[in-house]
Amino acid sequence: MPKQTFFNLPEEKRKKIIHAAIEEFAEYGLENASINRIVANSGIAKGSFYQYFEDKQDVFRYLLDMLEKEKLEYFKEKHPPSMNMDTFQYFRWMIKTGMEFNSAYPRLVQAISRVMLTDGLYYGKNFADVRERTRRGLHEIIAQAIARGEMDPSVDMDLAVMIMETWSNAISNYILQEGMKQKDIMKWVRSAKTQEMIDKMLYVMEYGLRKTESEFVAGS
Amino acid sequence: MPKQTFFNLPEEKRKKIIHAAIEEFAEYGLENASINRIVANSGIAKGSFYQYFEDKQDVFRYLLDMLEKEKLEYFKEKHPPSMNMDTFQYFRWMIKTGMEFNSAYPRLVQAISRVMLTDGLYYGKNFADVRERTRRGLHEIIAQAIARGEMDPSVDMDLAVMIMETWSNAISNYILQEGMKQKDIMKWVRSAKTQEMIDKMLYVMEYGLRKTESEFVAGS
DNA sequence: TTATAATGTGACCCGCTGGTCATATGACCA
DNA sequence: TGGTCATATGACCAGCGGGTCACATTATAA
Repeated sequence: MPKQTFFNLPEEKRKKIIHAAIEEFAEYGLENASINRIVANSGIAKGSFYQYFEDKQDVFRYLLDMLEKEKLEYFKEKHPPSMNMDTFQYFRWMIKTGMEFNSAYPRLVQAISRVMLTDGLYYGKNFADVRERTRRGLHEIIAQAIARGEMDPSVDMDLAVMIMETWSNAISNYILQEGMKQKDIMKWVRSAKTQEMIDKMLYVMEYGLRKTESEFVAGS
Repeated sequence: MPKQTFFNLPEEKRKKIIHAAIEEFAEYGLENASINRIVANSGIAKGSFYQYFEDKQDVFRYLLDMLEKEKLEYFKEKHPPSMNMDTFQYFRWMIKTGMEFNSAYPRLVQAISRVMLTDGLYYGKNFADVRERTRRGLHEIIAQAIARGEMDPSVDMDLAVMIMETWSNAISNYILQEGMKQKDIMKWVRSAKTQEMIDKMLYVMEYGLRKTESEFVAGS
């Protein structure tokens, strides 16, 4: 956690630092991010950096928590869709809302996911808690789908979680990578064409998962 | 490409260098790999390294080409399965054979895929050719599946390629990560349980892709 | 043997890293 | 005014990075 001095800072200065950090992590990942560059780009002295943070990880952790909080808030603001949704419809809504969120904070999301998907894989047991939390969320969704009879009860839970996680990441990556090429990323995400693309990807996953175990066996 | 001096080296020495490089890349990726460590671990002088290679990328490129060649050979050695296979069965065979290959050269594969999936995403337009080649292979497989009437002709080609690529990578990652925890990775990959796991993952993909476009629309 | 070419070597250079610390600044209070 | 305390600063340090180069060693040929 950043030190108190950081929170005592005038908002403008704080934002400038955060902005520089986001840009740095998005561009270089955690391992290769340079504190020297961050301080240069945020116009503070190196010594000051260490008055605000413990080290690189400390800043990153702060951004990570920030993202999690803001995302949660964003989801709460959007009225959750009708209560009697099919679980897969719900998941689709989640993904799409997530993508909208991502397009609102593209650089931050890019910075975080870059680290979580790459450096994180090898260096970061430190951030395992966040990943574990999303996995638990998915687990719940699947349990619900089974309870509602929308998914085969004999389906392998961990496998289903992995599949959903893989697809979330794949779609998120795709959107981020393609989206950054666009002029107006938010508009692009909301466009019919992009939404259709997302739908198609999710349908492939959905029909795969819906398939009952009996059909699994028959299919081989 | 490595310089001629490298190929003039006695095999033992060459192997030692390659081994050290593989270990280094597997552990640190391309960006953070240290030439100093490589030379230290292979027992050669730093100056010698630059007599053999241009730089880090040069070594990596060599490993990459090596992997591609050996994999191709491996696939040729295994008798290709019966000619009248369903395309999805063929794909499944490819994945499984690929996993067997991976378990034979786990560190090399780990080194390569680590770089291709992470560093490569941001730094490496240099290795785009390899990725493009596998994509073309997948494209061919899909075209064949459509020609045989096993896949809906109106399916989005690029999407299907992306799905297959994503799954190849996901499975490969999963196998590598889990496999490295095992005593005998090759035995583990060949075990019924692991094979069943792979099957299940692929079935999810398969049934998603088999789904005809008409059903796509009906499903929404 | 000697001359020539190929290969091997590690000290050295410079740039950048994360991190420290003595000092300077300036707000607040007596 | 003078004292105190939080904050700001950037020169400085040791370590490691990639890359070079003058020199040492070895192989080849005459």
